[in-house]
Amino acid sequence: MREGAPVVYSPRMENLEELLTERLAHAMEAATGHPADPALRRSAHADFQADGALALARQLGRPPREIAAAILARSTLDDLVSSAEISGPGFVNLTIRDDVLAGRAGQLAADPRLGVPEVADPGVIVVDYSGPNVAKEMHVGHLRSTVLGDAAARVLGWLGHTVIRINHLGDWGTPFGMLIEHMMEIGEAEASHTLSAGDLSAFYQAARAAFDSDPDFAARSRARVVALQNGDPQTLRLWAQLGAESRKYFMTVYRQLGVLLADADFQGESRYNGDLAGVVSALDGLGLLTESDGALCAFPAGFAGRDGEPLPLIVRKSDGGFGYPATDLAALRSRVDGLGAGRLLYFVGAPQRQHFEMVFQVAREAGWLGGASPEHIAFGSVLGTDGKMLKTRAGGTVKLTELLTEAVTRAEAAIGGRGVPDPAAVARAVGIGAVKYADLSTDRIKDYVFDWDRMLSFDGNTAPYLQYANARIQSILRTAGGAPENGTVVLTNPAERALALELTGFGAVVTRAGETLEFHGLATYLFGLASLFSKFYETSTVLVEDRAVRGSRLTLCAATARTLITGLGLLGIEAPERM
RNA sequence: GCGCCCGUAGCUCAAUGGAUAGAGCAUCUGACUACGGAUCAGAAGGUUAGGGGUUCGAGUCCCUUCGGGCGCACCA
Repeated sequence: MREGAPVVYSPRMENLEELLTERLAHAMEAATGHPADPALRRSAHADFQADGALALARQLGRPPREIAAAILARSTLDDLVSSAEISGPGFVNLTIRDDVLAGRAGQLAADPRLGVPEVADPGVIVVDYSGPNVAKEMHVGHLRSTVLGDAAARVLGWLGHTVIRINHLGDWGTPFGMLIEHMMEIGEAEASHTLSAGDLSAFYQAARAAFDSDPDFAARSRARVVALQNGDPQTLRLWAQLGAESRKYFMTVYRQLGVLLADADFQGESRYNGDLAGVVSALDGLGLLTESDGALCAFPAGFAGRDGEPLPLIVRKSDGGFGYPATDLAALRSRVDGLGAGRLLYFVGAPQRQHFEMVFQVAREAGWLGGASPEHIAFGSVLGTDGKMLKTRAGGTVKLTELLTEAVTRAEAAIGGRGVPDPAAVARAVGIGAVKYADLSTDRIKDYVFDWDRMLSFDGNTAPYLQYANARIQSILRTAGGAPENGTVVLTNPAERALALELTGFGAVVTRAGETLEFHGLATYLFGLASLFSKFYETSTVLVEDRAVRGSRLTLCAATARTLITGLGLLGIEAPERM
C-alpha cells in the first residue's frame, strides 16, 4: 500500500465493484490467456472476495491457488486495496483502502444518483400491472401486481429506460350484459351513485344475483351482450359510463396506495376489439390455426392437456366470440409494433403462467415478437397468519381499500403521541409503506404471510424501522443545520467504515433489481444500511466539536438518509422527515 | 395422469454453485447525564423435508420419494 499516494478519481468514478472487476478481469486474461469473470462479491472475510480462480482451475487444469497467485501478480490494485490475500482453496480476499473508501463515500454524498449508473442500453419497456375489472372491487389479489409492478416501473425508469405503464383494465366480456341490464333496472342515477361511492362489489353481486335467479333477466343480459358487441349506441353509452365510474374509483384506490398509475395508463381490453379479427386472420394466414369443436385454436409447441393431447389456445370461440387469448395477442402486437417495446413485462400471479407461456409461444411462432422479449413476472399469493389465502374473518374477499384503510388506522395508533406537524400524513406513509414493504421484502415467487403486527413493528426488517432510521438522521441534520456542501469523509472507526462501505453498494443493488425484477434484494440492502447506521449512531456521536469529524459524520448521515429515501422511493414508499 | 411453484432456526424470511447456512421476531443476559432507547451489545437456537447423483465445492444444478399450493378447451 502506497501511503499518501494521491488517489485520482474521474469526475464520475465507477463504483468500486466495477472497478475491481475490471482490473481483475484484465489480470486474469493476462495471467491465463483466457478472459474470465473474477466473480467478485461482498465477503464476510474481507470487503470483497474474488472467486474466479476456482472456476478457472478446472478449465486450465492447474491448482486454483496457483492461478489466484498468478492473477494477483498480474494485477494492479494498490491504488484501491490495502490488502489482497489468497485464502482457502483459492479465494482472493480484498480490503479496500480507507482513503479510497472515504473518497468514494464523499463522492456518493455529492452524487445525485448515489452511484447508481444509468443502463448502457436503455430500451422501451412495457410494464403491465394491476389490471382490475370494471364494476368489480379491487381486492387483496390485486395488491401484489400493483405494488410489484409499480416498483418495477420506478426502478426501470430511474435506471434510464423508457417505461410505459399499462393498466390492462377488464372492460369487456359477457358479464357486461348483466351489468348493463342491472344498471338499467336500478336506474342510471342510482347506479352512478353506488359505483362512485366505491361500492363496486354490491353492484356486481346484485347483478350476479339477478342473473342467477331471474331467467328473464339472464335472457335480457345475453341479448345485451349482443347489443354491446354490435355497437348499439344506448348500450355503449351505459357501458362507457360503467367504465368511467369504475376508473374514477380505481384512481382513488391508487392514490390511497400511492402508485404511479394514472388515468392515461388505463388500456382496457376493449381497445383491442377492432384488432381481434385481424389476429385470427393473420394467424390463419400463417397456418397456425386449427378448427377444433368449432373453435379456432392455435396449438403452440410444448403444451399438453389432461389427456396428453396438444393443448389449444382458443383464439376464437365456437360461437364466434373472442376470449382473452385473442385480446392478449392483440395487445402484445400493439405493444411491439405500436409502442416499439423491447421488453414486455406482465405482472400477473403465478397461476396464469401457462396461459402466458402459450400466448408468448404463439406470438413467437407467428413471428410477432421481432426482437422483443415478453416476460411473465409471476408472484405468489398473500396468505393470512393461518397460512391460507388471506380472507376476512367472515371468510370473504378482503377489499383492497379496506385493507389500506386499516393499515393507516393501525399506523396511527402505533405512532400516536409523537408530536409531528402532520400526523395523518405520517400515518399514511407508515401504514401504506408497511404494507408495500411487507410485499416487496420477500422473494416475489413465494407466497408470503400478511401479518399486521410484524409489518408495522419498528423493529426488524420493516418499513417503519427504515423510516425511523431516516427520521433520526433528519433530526440530526436539522440540529446541525444541514450537512457540509462538499463534505470530506474521514474514517475514524469501524462503524463509520462499515457504513461507508455499505453506501458504495447501492448502485450494484439497484442495477440488479432492474435486471431481476426482484426487489427484496433492495429491501434487504436498505435494512442492512439502516442497521449499520444504527450501530454508527451508537458509537459515533455526530455533533462533536472537531470540525473535520463532525463534517465527515454529517456527510455520512446525509448520504445514508438520501440512500434510504431514494431506495424506499424506488419501492414506492415515502420517508417522512419526522414521525 | 401431465405440467409449474414452494418446503431453510419455535415464527417470519435471507443466502448471483463458494469458506463456519445468515437476519429479524420471540426467549434469555446486558447497556440510557451525548444528536430521537421506536435503539444498541451479547447468548441460545439448524441432518436446509428424505434419499441418490454431478462438482474441487450443492440450500442452490440433475434424478427420485414425501408434503403443501396451483394450472391443464371455449370464464378472465
